[in-house]
Amino acid sequence: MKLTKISEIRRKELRQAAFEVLQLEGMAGATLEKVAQHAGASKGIVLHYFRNKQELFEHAMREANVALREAVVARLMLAKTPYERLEAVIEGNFEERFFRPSICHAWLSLCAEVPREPQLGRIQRVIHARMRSNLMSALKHLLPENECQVVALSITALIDGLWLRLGLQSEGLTREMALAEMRDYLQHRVPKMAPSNP
Amino acid sequence: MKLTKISEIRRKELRQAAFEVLQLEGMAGATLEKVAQHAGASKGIVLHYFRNKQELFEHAMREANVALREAVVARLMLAKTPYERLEAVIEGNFEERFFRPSICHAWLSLCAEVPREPQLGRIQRVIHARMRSNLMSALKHLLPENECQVVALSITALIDGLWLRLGLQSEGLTREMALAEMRDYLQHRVPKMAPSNP
Amino acid sequence: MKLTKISEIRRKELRQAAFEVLQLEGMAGATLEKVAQHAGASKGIVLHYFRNKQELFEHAMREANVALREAVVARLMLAKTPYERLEAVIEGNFEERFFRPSICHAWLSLCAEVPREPQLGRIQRVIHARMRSNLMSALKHLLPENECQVVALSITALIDGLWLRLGLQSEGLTREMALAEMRDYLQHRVPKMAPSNP
Amino acid sequence: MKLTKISEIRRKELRQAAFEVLQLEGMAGATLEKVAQHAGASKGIVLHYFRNKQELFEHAMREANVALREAVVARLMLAKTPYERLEAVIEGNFEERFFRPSICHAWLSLCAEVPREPQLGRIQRVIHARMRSNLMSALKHLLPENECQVVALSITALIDGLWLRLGLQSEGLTREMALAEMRDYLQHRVPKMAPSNP
DNA sequence: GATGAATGAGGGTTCATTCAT
DNA sequence: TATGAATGAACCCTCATTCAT
Repeated sequence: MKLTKISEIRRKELRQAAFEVLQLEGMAGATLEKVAQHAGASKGIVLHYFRNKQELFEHAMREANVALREAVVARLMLAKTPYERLEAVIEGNFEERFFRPSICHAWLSLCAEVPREPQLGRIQRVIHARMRSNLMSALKHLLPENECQVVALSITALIDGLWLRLGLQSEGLTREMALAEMRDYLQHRVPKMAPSNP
Repeated sequence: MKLTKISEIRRKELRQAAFEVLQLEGMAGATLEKVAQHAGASKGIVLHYFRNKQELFEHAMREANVALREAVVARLMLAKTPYERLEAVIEGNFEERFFRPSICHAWLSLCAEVPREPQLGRIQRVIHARMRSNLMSALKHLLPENECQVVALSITALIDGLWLRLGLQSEGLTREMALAEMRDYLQHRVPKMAPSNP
Repeated sequence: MKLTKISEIRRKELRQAAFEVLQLEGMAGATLEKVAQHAGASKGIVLHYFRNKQELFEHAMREANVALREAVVARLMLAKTPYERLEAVIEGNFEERFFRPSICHAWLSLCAEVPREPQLGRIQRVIHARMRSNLMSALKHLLPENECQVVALSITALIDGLWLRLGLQSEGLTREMALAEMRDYLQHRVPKMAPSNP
Repeated sequence: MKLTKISEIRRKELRQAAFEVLQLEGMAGATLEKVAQHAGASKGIVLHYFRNKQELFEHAMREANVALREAVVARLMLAKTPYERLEAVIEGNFEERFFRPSICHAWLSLCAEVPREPQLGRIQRVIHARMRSNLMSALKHLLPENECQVVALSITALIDGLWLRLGLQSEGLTREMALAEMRDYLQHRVPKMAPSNP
């Protein structure tokens, strides 16, 4: 999917610049000036492509989400068993290039705006719904129906909680520790094979 | 611990007002003017009692933390067994008066500032350390030593993840659902009794 | 007078679009972008045909003036007596398609710029001079020479005053009321026939 | 009526500064910076006393109107006969300190904003209503009832038309010429004495 | 001829902070 | 102690204008 028009190229550049500035400065510190500078452009051009700051960061959030989604999808396509699909979702969410303090921090900044920016809220909800749907489609082969919901929510909450901790950089959390946490949970809560139906 | 001096009363009022405004408006929208208004005071007085905005919200965070801590401590004192202490920590963190969207949102706003405000980071780290220590002191009676760390981190991550979700208000999460999640985790991961030492 | 060259057609479109936007948005709100949009063209093209914004609105004013002049001229050509010529001038100025709130408002916006835009001032002066000349050439047959100036100025002031009121849309002024005003004035101030020369 | 609080003094200064800048620069050119400068203050203070630019100029318009009203009222109080009251209204509107090109220009700028600023429109309507009421209360003693409305509107239209012309500074209109116009109108349209009731 | 990318200046507005009273 | 006047910096955003294609 090539971006033919220059406008789409610029828009992508600016979305990415916005997300990068977000990592460094948080939402309050992420001024249009800094985003423009980061993209090597003038301040005016930013609002030439995005109606306002809010729209810019909305697209930045969407872009970051797409990257995350693609990482998960790529792994899902290689997964053969339901359990492997669970692992795919989890490992996609902890890929090295995403699971970094600065990126977690950027997400945190976006999430903090959700209650006052309905657009961001909508994106957030889409992200959660997708994660849940991915988990459910795997879990329903591994657990009795009435447990799937609870376990799915636990997994997403664990992931979010670990991301939050990385964003806060407390306790020197590393990617390996996070993955160990997830594995420990799966091991104790989700059987590797579907229950034999008598 | 009575607040004898009038100045201490004012400070407390302002700390609380700050936290309330944070719930309503997030960090960016929490101006000194609004905090003053919320406390029924003039704008000037806020910086009479706190050196600057940052210091005010630092104290607001500390104050909110104290309330949470006291809720946990009160429950801990009633707990008799290690497992009950685990439950005390968890239930304290999900007490009805704290586990509300607006309050989760306020915490989220504060957390989003942590990477750029060392003082907030310090408070955050204290909170995490206390939670972990509380959990560890209970877990070490219930689990082999090498599993305690992992489980403690899982519990805190779960709690944080559920708070985050409440702050984002996605999926209509309720207090009951959150507690059910926690119980499900404990049930599958932590035995109610200490392992018999052979 | 056909507009042969395509460029002249475009210029005319843009002049008219400019005047229409002026009616809707006033001078401050009349951006080049909106004018272009209104003409179904791109923003760049506007300054391709007009050196700058000022020149565009100068031409818009001229164009609107031409339309008004033609309305008056058409009526003047049908008038046979001096008094009928007076009426022609007046009725031309209150023709239904011109005497509308939005158009009066556009003129008002242009007039407000006159003190700072010499070009607009020049056009304004031409308009006034023509009106005065039209009135004088009729009045000199109906009134003693020394009264003509005063009456001509009264008539133009009345017309302008009524336009202004329509632009402000206060008092629900209608075309009929305005014409009644003018007729009342003429009736009491200007005899229908030339004074008999003894 | 002394302005006790410093805030009221500042507000008055700023209102007047705003009106003065309006005279020099028109509405578009009347930036808050210039108003502040003109009042010898900082830009920030302007919005400390007025919520926004619109509110500032609304108050400026009101202030200018009050001055005009007081001039008329002062003359009205000295008038003994209905005809003198007519003259009072007219002469008040052409007082030397008001009937100046720059002031007419300022009013013109305000009027041009009326269609897009309901607040200004409201003030404008009050001004018109007062003028009309003043005229009517005098005219009803001098003219048959059915003519009063028309004459009152003619007078206000004449006044406005003459002000407009002064604002545009076309034809070298002077105060004396304007007054001569008004006198000429009255002379031919309004009898100096009440009609004798048979 | 026509488009729209790009710039940069400037405006309104918000706010933390300082100060005089 | 308490108020609110005053400042100045910074931000978002708008727009006329220029240019490359």
